[in-house]
Amino acid sequence: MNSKSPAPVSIERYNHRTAEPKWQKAWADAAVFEAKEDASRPKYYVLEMFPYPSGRIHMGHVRNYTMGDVLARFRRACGYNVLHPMGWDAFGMPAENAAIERGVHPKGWTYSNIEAMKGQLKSMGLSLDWSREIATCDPGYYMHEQAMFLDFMEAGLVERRVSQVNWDPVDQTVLANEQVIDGRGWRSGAIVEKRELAQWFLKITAYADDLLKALDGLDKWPEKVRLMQKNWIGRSEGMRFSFAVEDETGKLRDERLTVYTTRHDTIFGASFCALSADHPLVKEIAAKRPDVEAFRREVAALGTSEESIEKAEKKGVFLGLYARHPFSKDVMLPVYAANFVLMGYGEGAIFGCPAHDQRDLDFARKYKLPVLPVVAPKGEANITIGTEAFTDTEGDNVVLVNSSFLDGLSVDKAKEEIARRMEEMSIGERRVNFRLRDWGVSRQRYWGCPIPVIHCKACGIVPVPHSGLPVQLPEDVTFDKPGNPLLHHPTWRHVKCPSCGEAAERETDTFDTFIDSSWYFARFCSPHATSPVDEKAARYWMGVDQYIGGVEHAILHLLYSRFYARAMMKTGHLHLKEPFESLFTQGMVVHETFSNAAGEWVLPAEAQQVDGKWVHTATGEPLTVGGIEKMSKSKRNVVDPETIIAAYGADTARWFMLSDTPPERDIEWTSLGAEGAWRFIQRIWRIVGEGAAEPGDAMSPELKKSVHKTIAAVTDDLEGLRFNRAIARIYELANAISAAPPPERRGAVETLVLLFAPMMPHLAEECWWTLGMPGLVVTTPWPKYDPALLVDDEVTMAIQINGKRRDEIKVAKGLKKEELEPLVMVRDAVVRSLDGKPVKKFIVVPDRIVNIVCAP
RNA sequence: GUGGGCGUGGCGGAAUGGUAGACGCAACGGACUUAAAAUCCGUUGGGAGAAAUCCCGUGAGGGUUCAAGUCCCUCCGCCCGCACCA
Repeated sequence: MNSKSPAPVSIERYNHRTAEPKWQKAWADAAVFEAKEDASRPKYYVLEMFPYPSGRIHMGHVRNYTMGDVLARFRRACGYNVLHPMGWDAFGMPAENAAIERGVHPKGWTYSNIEAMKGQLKSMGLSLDWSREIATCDPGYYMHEQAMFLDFMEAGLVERRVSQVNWDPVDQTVLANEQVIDGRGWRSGAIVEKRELAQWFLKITAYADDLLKALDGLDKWPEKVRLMQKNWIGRSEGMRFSFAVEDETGKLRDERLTVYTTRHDTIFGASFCALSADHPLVKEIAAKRPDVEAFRREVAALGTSEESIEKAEKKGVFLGLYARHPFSKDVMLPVYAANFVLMGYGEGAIFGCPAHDQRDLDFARKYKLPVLPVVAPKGEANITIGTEAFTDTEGDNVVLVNSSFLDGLSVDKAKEEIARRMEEMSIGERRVNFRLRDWGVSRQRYWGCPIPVIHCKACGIVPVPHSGLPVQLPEDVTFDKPGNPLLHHPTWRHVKCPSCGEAAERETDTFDTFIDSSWYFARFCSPHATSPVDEKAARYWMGVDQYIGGVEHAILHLLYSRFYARAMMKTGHLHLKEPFESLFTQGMVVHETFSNAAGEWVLPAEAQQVDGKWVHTATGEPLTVGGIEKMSKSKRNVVDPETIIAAYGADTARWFMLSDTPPERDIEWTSLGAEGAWRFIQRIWRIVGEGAAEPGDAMSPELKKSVHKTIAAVTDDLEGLRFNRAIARIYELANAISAAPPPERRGAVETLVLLFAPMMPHLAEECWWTLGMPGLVVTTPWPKYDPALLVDDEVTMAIQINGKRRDEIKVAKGLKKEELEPLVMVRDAVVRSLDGKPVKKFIVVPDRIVNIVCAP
């Protein structure tokens, strides 16, 4: 491969079928992608979110991994010691679904999927260090997860408590939110119930403040992701206070009702109290009141997802209780159970102020409760509330009204005053609250990491001793019965208590797969270490310099990983709390949808255009072209990367994925675009063929200039992940080369090859070899540019009259206003446009624009 | 419902508040060819005009500015997340 004799000049087409495997083998033989710690070189850790092994890669993977690969290859060329690993997020529900539906074992299914996908990834020519491959379902991986969980327990980061799950009463199974469709189980169709289960939680809320504050330091993360995390954590400064409650006979209850609010300033506008259906008081009343119990069941049918709860019509049931207003003796607030109050947030109880909260207003209108505005724009003593709540709070322009001693105060001052008084009365205190909830990690499923805990009748919860790790998943399980196979296994869960030695039972729940993906990036530093993370390796490689993945992970995966790094720090497993230095979220791959007359979705590969109309290739029936949507199995608007790579080659697929569309935006896959990329490859091949034939190196000054300008621009664009712009520059350089006479091209062609090499690595190697250049492109340094060649001595400046472009002028660079004015004012177009009107202002933006302001 | 984002020619898109439409695709015209494909050259936001040139134009409407795709306000449309999909 390193032959120095130039290949025979060829006008044949570039053949990816022979070239791509050839160069993939050359890279593998040279082991160029195997990363080794080397303190003498700067490191660069580039990571793409690892895939779930579904069996086949999809276009989203192609896009994600191409971006990471371009960066890895570019940084390597720039002299960095690059770590670019790959692994498998291998636990999860689809393997169990395959087991239930097709009778295959999750392990066999998963590993054969991994093999298939690995082959597909290899055909993409990715510069991955496969020696560091990880599968999270490997006991060699998850044993460390179990060990760290035990350490977390010891560090007080783990809690066991009751929480709610979706329960399918027919299948006798816990359902994931996505398995609940319109309140029914996806397989059984039964109405889903909420059920309470004892579960394990990781105390992410212990770090809520730090996770929030540290967002400021993540300046290489997209602002939108930081904002989303900030809102998700949801820090609020409010008050927790309590009402005295009496029943309909006027009898005072022993227990007060505690609520949480961030709008204590609106206390005089309160017209009701609302409790979560799961509030202890509601449960107590429901035991005696069938209508309340019925309401609880109705709310339970909404499932556990916040979305379904918030979308539901605001409803409630009166509990027959009244809360005494703390400042207005005669005011009694009816107490309801309501479906929009969440037990997991605050106290699970609120007071409703309809005039200034939309949900409260909807509720008040439905139950004909009073709506009294207590905040209004300054100077408007009384505003009318229709169907929209008045929610302005900012500054001194809104003030309290109808609020006794608060009248005239700003919202902030009113809050302060209420807080002071309530504290004085000892009925409440200021309280910072977070929307963020602790992380429930128990899953009632087989295909996950076993939770290393034993339940003993005498000793209670006993952690599995480290010597007992890994707690391995048994392989002899069946899926003929609904529910968790670990629970049905005849022997697995029966063990002796490590503490007292008596008969005890293993925990049969497994971990949420988000745990697996919350530390894999650290494991990649030392994938074969006997501890979870080898400190020396982690100190060299961490943090991830560039993390790339879908924006759909903006909150959960990324927040859990940030928490995990902190928890690992506390237990001595990691030395830094922010794992991802820089984050990039790429857009989705979308495609047209096709459907037939029966409304069935049709694969794009089965659709064909005849006389401008789309028809089914095999049957000829007419097809309807639907919207351009995210590629999905359900809409069948998928294009198989394997087919594309076989037909056009990996470089075509890679080039297409990077061209035109900015990486953070959704890209539409089109066959025309793929062909365009393929044609450009052939064009490069011809340019290189001609360049090889003319080994002269007499670049014209113009071509030399565009070569250096292109190096500068492409370098800058790749550093900023602006792949589409880098590609536009490469097109420009290719055009400039084509326009030059062949004997002047050689040097420019060599640079061109180096510049597109990160994007189309196979083509680059083949071209390099054809040009007779020594070595592999992959080990060739990135080209350098001469800054002196980037500046032009002449510039074209636009001339505007009153902001409208009227003329342009070519002048020496750096002219001052005084030098420009005489040149500009005598120009025909300027004289004509001014039409004798006096000049009011003469504005110059150096080297860019002149704007002459005159009377209109 | 709620949190976040996006919106520019026929299409994908480019544009530190400073010449809107770089670059690519498609289309059209031409060269080459017996012919087609491929390739190469040219044109291409809309409107008026013979031309010079002028008017309009970045989802809609307002505003700030000498100057707005870019900044501010209101609205419309589409997309993503919502804690057990990964």
